[in-house]
Amino acid sequence: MSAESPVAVRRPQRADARRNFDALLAAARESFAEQGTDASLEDIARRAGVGIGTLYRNFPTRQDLFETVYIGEIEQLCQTAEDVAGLPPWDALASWLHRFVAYVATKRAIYEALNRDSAMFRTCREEIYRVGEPLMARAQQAGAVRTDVTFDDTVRMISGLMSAGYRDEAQRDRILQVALDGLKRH
Amino acid sequence: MSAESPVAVRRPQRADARRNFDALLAAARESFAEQGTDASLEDIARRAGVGIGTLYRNFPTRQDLFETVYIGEIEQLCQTAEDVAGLPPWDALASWLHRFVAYVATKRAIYEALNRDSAMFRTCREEIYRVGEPLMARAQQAGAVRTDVTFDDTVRMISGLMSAGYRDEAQRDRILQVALDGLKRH
DNA sequence: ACATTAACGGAGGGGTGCCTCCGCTTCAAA
DNA sequence: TTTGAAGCGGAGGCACCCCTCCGTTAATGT
Repeated sequence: MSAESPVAVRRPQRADARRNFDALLAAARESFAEQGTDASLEDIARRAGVGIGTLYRNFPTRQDLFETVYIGEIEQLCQTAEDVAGLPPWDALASWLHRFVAYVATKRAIYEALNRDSAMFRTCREEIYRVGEPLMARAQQAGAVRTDVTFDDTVRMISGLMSAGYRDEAQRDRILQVALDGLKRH
Repeated sequence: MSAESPVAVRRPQRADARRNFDALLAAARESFAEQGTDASLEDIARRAGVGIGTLYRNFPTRQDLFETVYIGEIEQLCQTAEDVAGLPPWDALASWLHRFVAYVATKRAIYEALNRDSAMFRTCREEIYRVGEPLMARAQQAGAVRTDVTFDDTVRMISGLMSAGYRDEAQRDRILQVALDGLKRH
């Protein structure tokens, strides 16, 4: 991800400060995952074992903190696209979408991010599209996927599916399977 | 819906009190639709043009208020099942699901209700299943719908799809179409 | 070892929401 | 009209969260 956030959030120089920075990031990652974008900042500081002041020094706004966490998550997600590069067109797409689901299912905040409007969210969405869209295009050109849906349709469909609650993993997979079958060209 | 909520929430006797009761219900309906289950009760009272005390007198807990609104909404939704009774198996199911989507898409709270756990939510879910499940069973028996998915799978899939954001109605319909195609027996 | 200064953290002010309580208002039965 | 009581509504106590400020602490370079 090459985009820089407008406010420079940088890892501090001093060792203790770096520890706190990392602890905050880890705590924020957990909190955002569990409670979504609205997680309490004071709670995050508590979890990290630092004062609220330290949180604000490192991340002046909620957005700064969220972006720093979020960019890392997205980078990780996008890298999984490389893993499927060698597969046949349909398998590559399906496999990446499966990972997408498994990965995002536990992170409410990411789901929200896909549907929210802001400069950074847009950037990250673009990043996901940059790695995902070629997979879809390839599958469509190979005649494996219907051509009356866009990649955007697919992502929204999947992200919607992810946000629902499931009885268990098996059900989630079953539903995803149905959706993917719908995507196929018949 | 025959289930009674545990706490008796009753429309008051006095004319002015009845006016307030109805205003509260209308305000709550709007607020829950717009903001979900967490809508501010003080805001609801404000919208209704009554004091917060009046809200609490009529609905001692948030749950009481929400249930009263919600039961009405669900009843309305379930009635649409009658409208499709005469259609062929697949059309009946697809058509009901379409209505389900259109109806619930604007009501965040209902979506949440489908995935939350509580006595009343369970009751309402059962009610939806009571009218929806036969539609699905009929379509499956007619060989129109794959038999490796349950009605529960379908509802969760659809409710997930609904919760996502869409560029426009056309996209929503396109995605729903894909999901329904996946449901079909091929 | 020491001085410098980055970094800490939490008290506190402002805001919002939840819910209770009780003095005042207004309905409606007599 | 009178009057008892049902109903009203908002002040106020509590809890939580946001964010700032500044006196204190401790890491680092010499």
